[in-house]
Amino acid sequence: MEKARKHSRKRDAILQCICGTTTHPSAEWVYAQLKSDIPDLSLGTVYRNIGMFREEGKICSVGVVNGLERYDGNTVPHVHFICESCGAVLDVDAIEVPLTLRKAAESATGGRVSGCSLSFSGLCRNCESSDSSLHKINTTK
Amino acid sequence: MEKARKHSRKRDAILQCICGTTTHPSAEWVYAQLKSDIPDLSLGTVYRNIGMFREEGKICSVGVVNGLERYDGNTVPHVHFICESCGAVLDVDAIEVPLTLRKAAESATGGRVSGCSLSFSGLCRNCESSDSSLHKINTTK
DNA sequence: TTCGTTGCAAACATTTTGCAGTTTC
DNA sequence: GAAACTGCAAAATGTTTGCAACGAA
Repeated sequence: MEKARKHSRKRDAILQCICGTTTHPSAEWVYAQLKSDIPDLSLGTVYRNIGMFREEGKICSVGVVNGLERYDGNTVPHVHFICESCGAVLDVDAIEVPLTLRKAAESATGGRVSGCSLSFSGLCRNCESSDSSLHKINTTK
Repeated sequence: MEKARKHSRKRDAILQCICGTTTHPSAEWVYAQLKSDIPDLSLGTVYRNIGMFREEGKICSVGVVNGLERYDGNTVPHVHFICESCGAVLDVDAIEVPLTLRKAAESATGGRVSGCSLSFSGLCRNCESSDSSLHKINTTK
């Protein structure tokens, strides 16, 4: 039996924060972003609500970048580019994973494919054009 | 100045363990695997050596699955299938990411692409053929 | 004998969770 | 008023690190 869900302002704000950006934020980023507007927000609440959104399919995970899980309010499958230097996650909307590949994967493994993720890694425009060693901004971990 | 590297039996064993399997193991798995043969092995050593292998390009990461980083002794880029139920990571050698996609990603982002990772998710053959709810083996986390 | 390697345990960073108080319905 | 939601802090988890002992060159 599922739990009834009540409305919550903080939940709304968290979802809006994730869906209103293309930065593919981490929980910490969302928290920092909202903290000024909602001073009594706690990080645990951000994590709890992110968990709900994921179960409900409202957001999805882009994976772990530099030790931080990154989320995406755009649940339509699409390709990403991850900068190895600054940790930025960019959308690459121009590309799609060919359906034939998915079919081929199913027949090759004998399993059922329900999703796929294609991501390129390298240096983003900003990091490439500058001395890469000076721009390890989000590499912190 | 780089550090001179000395020979080490434990290091050999760890690398062999990773390269001698297609399970795409986690550090913990490697540790458990070797512990019976090398009783005085410690988990920290496994992590330390995995770090070295990565720097040297001898192994690479497949990503984080259920909170555990998984490694691959096969550094030739290839496609993976990740079972959402049991956490198994399988190779899908039949498929390759078309070179055209990489080029397209570079021109779309303006950055430099140095690697790419394509992975499908879903239910592997074993988990699909049985009641999936009874087979959440590695979902532990 | 030198210096890299290791075990051990403590430290870390991220995420989860228990509980008491608060908000929503 | 019942049940979900939240802050807080503690716990859990996976990984890293400092240090003294150990092992390879």
